Amino acid sequence: MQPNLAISTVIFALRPDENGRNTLMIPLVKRIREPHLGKWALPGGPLVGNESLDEAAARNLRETTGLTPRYLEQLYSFGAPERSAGAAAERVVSIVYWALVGTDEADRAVESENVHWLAADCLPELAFDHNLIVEYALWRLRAKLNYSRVAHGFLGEEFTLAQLREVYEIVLGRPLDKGNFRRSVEASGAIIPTGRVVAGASNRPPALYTYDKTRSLADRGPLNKPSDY
Amino acid sequence: MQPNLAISTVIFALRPDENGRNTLMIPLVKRIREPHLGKWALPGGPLVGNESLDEAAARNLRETTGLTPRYLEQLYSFGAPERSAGAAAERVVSIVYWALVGTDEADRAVESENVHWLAADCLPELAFDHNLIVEYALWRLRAKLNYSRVAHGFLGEEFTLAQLREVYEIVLGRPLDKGNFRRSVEASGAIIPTGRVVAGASNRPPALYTYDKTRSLADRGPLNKPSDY
DNA sequence: GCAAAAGTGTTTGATATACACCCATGC
DNA sequence: GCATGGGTGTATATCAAACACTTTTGC
Repeated sequence: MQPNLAISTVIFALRPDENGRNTLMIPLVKRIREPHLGKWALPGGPLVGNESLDEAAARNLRETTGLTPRYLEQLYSFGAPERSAGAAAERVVSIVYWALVGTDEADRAVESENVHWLAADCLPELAFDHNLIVEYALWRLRAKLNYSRVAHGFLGEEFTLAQLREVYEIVLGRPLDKGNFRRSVEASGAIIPTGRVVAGASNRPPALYTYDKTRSLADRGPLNKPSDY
Repeated sequence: MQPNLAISTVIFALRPDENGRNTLMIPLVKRIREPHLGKWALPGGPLVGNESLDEAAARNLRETTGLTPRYLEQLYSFGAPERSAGAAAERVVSIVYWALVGTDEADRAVESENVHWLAADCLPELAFDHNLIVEYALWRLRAKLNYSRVAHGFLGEEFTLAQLREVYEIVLGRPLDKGNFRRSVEASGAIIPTGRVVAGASNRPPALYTYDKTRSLADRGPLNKPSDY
């Protein structure tokens, strides 16, 4: 008796909350059947067809939320026998991904009675073991901010250093020194000045940057080579 | 049509090679049926029964090699549709673990015509995508040496600093400064002096250490809580 | 000029590295 | 004593953090 295989994704985006403050948020789907009917859950679905796991995650993400991620990475596989329990439900093993989408993209997302964005750091009780999964995804995201360029996944093509710093501050939950931040990002070679600036504000116009699109956002060692999962 | 689910494990141990030099080695199993008949493959098997993924990995490891790991961690899940190909074989999704066993334990391992230890850094062509998997496991092991205590997984209860340093040198493949190594390990609080020393050699007797068994070998964030996978 | 945010400079402490030196043991 | 590896000390470079300062814009 083989367990069922499903793919789910923890999707992160920065969006304004009810007070207008940018917050780290996650789109969740309301359960419309037992078990855990009515609770919020991670978007996901069964693994079918002839696609790779990455492709399956991307497709599922698109179909359930309408979003296209700027970054997508496998998180972990969860398969404790109790996790899908409740009654004598069949066992489900979930291969979970995490993704980043830009704020612009997140605004285009479907939001309905059954799909909703919730703040990542104060979630209600979710279905199954999804609270643990989100916690772990958050932990990984925060760790990865410090040794990779994943932060760019939250931003558009062009951005100012203040915007990039805001991403770090929101995700890490603490203020960062302006000067030191600039230096460390510049030293890492993660950003390229475009030469353009943002005019209009009543202060010195900030310079715009891009990131090097020929380099991937995170070093995943031997898994970097695409199509090898 | 659901894909089949399997669990495999990349097992590392330090063992003397044919020249007597301690080397990072992996036990592999010879394929006794198609596809990839005759090639070496990672030990593994289907996921059955009512156990968690971790338990399944540990059990499978025991049954195929007779080994009990000192460290065991999920590595990644591989599910590219081509990976199990060859003919019109059914698709297999593998949840892969990696494990460390002590040298003493490795010596007790079953070694037969069909189970063999091979040096991790010069493997022949393995079955399926197992070369990629081993490469990735190696990458993870090397990365993790630097920010966790997993190295203790290779050693017994008591060890000298020279033995611990040897583990690092073999895995990383480069010599480390004696003095600096001692300082950094001591500063991290990873080791506890037992008060005992190793007498008998024609030099100053080295002190013996243990590691703190109440702390896990690697910080895995929210996944640290056991039984939550 | 003033407010505001961009951008630069400087000082300090911690950590990594290289390398020289002393210590305890068996022979 | 001498060889051998264990163990300690010290100088230097590199990096992170804290914080003061200058620059450019709109009003």
